Amino acid sequence: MKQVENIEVAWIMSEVADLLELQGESVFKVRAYRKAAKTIANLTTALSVLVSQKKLEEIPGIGKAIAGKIEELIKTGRIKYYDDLKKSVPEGLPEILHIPGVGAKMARELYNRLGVTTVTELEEAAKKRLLRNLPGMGSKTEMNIIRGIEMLRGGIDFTTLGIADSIAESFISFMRNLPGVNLVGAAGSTRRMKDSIGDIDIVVGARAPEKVIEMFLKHPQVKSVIAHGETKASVVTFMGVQTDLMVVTPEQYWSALHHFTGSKEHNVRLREIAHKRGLKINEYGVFNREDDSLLPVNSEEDIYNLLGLSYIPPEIREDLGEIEAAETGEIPDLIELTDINGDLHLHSNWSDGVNTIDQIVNKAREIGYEYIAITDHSKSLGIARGLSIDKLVEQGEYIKSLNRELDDIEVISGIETDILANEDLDYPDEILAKRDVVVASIHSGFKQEGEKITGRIISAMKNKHVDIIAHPTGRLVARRDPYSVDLDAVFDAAVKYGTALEINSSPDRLDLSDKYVRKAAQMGIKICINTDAHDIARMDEMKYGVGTARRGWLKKEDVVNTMDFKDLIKYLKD
DNA sequence: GCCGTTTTCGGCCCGACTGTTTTCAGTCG
Repeated sequence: MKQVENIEVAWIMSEVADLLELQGESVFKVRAYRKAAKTIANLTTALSVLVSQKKLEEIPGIGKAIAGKIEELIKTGRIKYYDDLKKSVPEGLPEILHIPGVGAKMARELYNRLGVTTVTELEEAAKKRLLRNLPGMGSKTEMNIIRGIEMLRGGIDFTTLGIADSIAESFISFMRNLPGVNLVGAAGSTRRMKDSIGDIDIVVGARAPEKVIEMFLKHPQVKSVIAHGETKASVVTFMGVQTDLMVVTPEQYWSALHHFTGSKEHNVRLREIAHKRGLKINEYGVFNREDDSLLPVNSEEDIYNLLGLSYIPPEIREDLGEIEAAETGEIPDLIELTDINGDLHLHSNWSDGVNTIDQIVNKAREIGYEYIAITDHSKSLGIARGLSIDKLVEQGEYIKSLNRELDDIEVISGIETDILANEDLDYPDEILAKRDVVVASIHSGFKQEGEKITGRIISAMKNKHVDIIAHPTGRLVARRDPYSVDLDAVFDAAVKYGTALEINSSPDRLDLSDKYVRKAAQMGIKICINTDAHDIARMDEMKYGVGTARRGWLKKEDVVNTMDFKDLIKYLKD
């Protein structure tokens, strides 16, 4: 049986969906494949295990046909249906679907009428103003497509932190089990918790580098090898992410880890400081300039101390003031994942979440939370089965009864209310008043003018029941720009009305992003780090939100959900 | 293609927004 990663299967299923859509297949069939892709990506058990246990069809959304194809893939390494499908559609066409604003219908029309088969050809056609002659398209369509392509290009070399982290983790756990390998870790922007990652860096400390590299190249994620030498190797994974491995001796490990963690700008500054002190610093250690003798380094902290600096956590190594702060011992005590006492933005199966409130409670208990808030979608968001007022009241009663039974965890009744296109919230005040936490956010009218969309958010902040603005800019990492919101105005309003702003921890969002987090905190705005999980597995994504908070120099005191329950309730009431 | 039965085929969360039209199709979430 071939070793196939779940994520790879998910990717194929989503590709099948694209291809079917381009062929004009039933939207329901397309949706079935999309759903399967998503389900598979979120599975916590390897598909090969489920195949051998004959349990594939027990997974919701996977029936006879898709299960058969997965089984075929795992047993033979390929899917004939998928191969045939690929042959029947021009190769570059699925890529066109990734341009924001271009769907299957438009892609087919562009292909049939203009012979467009790639993103580049589409861009040329749009620039030649050929699109405006097609039915249903005009000059604005051309402009949007050109802009969409630019965005696609901008983000095409990057993957999200979530994907990078899971690929890195799969390499790391694999390498850690190799004989003679004790020290192994992710470096680079993954370790710095950047929201988008160019390539993955792995550092290993071991005596026999050639063995380590040989095994690395055999990892099931490896699709092709770019280069490999005696101590370094570069590969491309099936997800299309370049991954670089560096192997050094165990003694050199901390220096190498530090060096490859970067950022480049940060390292340049450190080398300057080292030079002034008569030292030299590189990936193999810290040396005396005079006689090249090696100074003792048994941790990253040692490196900084040798340079007369206090330790700088990886997340803020960007040469954005951290070196000056370390010189004077003013590096802030950054928030830790363990400081988080609860998650205030969670979806249950009352709206579009996967799990029951009871399952969410169990997961929260497992994590060690003191409290959680259930914040399902509000009534206007039909797609997400938003709650009617009656349903909301009913859920409130259920949460009350649940709290009477629970003695180790508090369930807070919340709501994620839509901020409608006309600035209204989705429920009258007397309904919002009954919820202990109100999260407000925008799910429609993304393309409105800046003034309008900013006005909507500020108008929501003015409502005394609104506690938190969720995903304040609406951006999707490397996929969708923020809506034209004036964040300065929003920050001013947050100060004025005492509204907290969210760091949405989903690696697809990380919204607010690091630099705005830092700015908001400097203004004294409270930040709330939530997962917005629609599935209990994704409640573990809190680490990415905390990483973003750390990149924004946040301390425990800056964050709402580090409070204990009593303080939190008091805060929410005020 | 999946699901749930009303057991063998019909339904599949649907409303808002945009850009094109002049009443709507396509896209998005």
